[in-house]
Amino acid sequence: MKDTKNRIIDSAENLFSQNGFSSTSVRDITSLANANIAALNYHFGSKERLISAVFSRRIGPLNTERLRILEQYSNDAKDGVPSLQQAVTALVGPALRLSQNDESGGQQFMCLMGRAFSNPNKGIEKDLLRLFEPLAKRFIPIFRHHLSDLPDHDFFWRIHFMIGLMSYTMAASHRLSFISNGTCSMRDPEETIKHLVNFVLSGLLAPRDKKA
Amino acid sequence: MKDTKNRIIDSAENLFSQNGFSSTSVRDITSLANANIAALNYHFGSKERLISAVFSRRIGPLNTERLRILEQYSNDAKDGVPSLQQAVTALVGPALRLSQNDESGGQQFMCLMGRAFSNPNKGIEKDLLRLFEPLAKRFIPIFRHHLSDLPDHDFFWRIHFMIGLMSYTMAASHRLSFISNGTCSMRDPEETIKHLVNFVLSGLLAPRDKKA
DNA sequence: TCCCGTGTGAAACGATTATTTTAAACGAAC
DNA sequence: GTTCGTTTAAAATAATCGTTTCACACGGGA
Repeated sequence: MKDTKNRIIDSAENLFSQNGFSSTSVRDITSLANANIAALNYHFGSKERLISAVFSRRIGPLNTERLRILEQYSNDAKDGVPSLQQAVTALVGPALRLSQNDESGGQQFMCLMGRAFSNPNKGIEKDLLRLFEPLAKRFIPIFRHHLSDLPDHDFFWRIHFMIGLMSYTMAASHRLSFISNGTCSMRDPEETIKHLVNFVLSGLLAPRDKKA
Repeated sequence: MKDTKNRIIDSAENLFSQNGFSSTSVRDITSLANANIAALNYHFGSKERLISAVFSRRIGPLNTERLRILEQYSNDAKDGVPSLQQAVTALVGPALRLSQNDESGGQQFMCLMGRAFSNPNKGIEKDLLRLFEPLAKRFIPIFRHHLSDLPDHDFFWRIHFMIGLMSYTMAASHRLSFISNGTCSMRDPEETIKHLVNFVLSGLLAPRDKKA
């Protein structure tokens, strides 16, 4: 059996993704983890720092995976610059593939992270932004390179939309099967990636001001 | 001074959008509204029904406005069918224009509604889906008509992305100005609509399977 | 004046919250 | 065997949660 600390993080990740942060009590977490309440505060100090621990356990590896894929594309390219499609894929792919890696609740975490992006939870937001800074430093210039004819203004709007679509897709996986009456689902991550990249790519490359 | 009932809804809308549902207590709400705790339970019965009241106060008028604009486009079109761009505009426009209608906290509600789409709050979700049903009945066929060469599978994915992008844009208005270092903001709703419609339209009309 | 329904105020209800305290179990080092 | 740091268990703490209760103010109709 895994040690108490990891069991608590697993349970927290699970419950947070289902009910949100403030709706899940530390008692819920510890009882699901078959642990004691004191163990939670012993290992993490407080509920808030447990939340941080849930995020930082996965975001680190996730972002290094993103950068790894991007570097691989860079090396394969003859000018050393990945294509726009490759950059988008390197960004959204690893996040969405978390859902199939569900031996350890990757699906839950994906939901949770997507939700955290549209839920400004004061405390969480700073953690997230700090963790994503190195990612932005590497990705943004590549996007800018491929969209060099776009004014700053339009460029940032489209980046914003790309991030938003990625996070919504992660958070609301269940709604797809609802609006499609079960026709579509996010069972296969590679298919999700294909559709998402295709949509985002067209949005990024949209002609400017397609007049009404 | 407005009556107590509306002051409570206003305060609830305000606090819910800032801190979420479970993090705001009925005491927070009533104290901001300069009302008594008993008044809240007297007028609404429970916290949960207050939440419903917050939503239903605005969603009804919002959706009729969407349908009104769509009908207007239909009448102007010579074949009676609005263009794809017009349909998207009728869908996202009224929602984003709520933010400028801030004599009564439309901005807050926009955030709240966007958030509710990625937060599966069990109770809320049923309310929302029921309120959006007539909207779907009218809009979906129009989208289908303009994307008739798309397989069902791809069609629903793209509709899903459109809804997601709309809700994220509503929920995360503050993040745009962050990632753009203040270059962009959602101060002007018409500009937001322009960029969003442009992005979504390209995504919907994307060529299929742009091979890697 | 009396009555009644509407609405508000203050206080209390029981349940649940995060956190702390105190004690005990455990394995390793000496 | 004893002492140590590490981890867990049970119970207590103080605060806060949503909801209810009861008394009272107010205004209109009889």
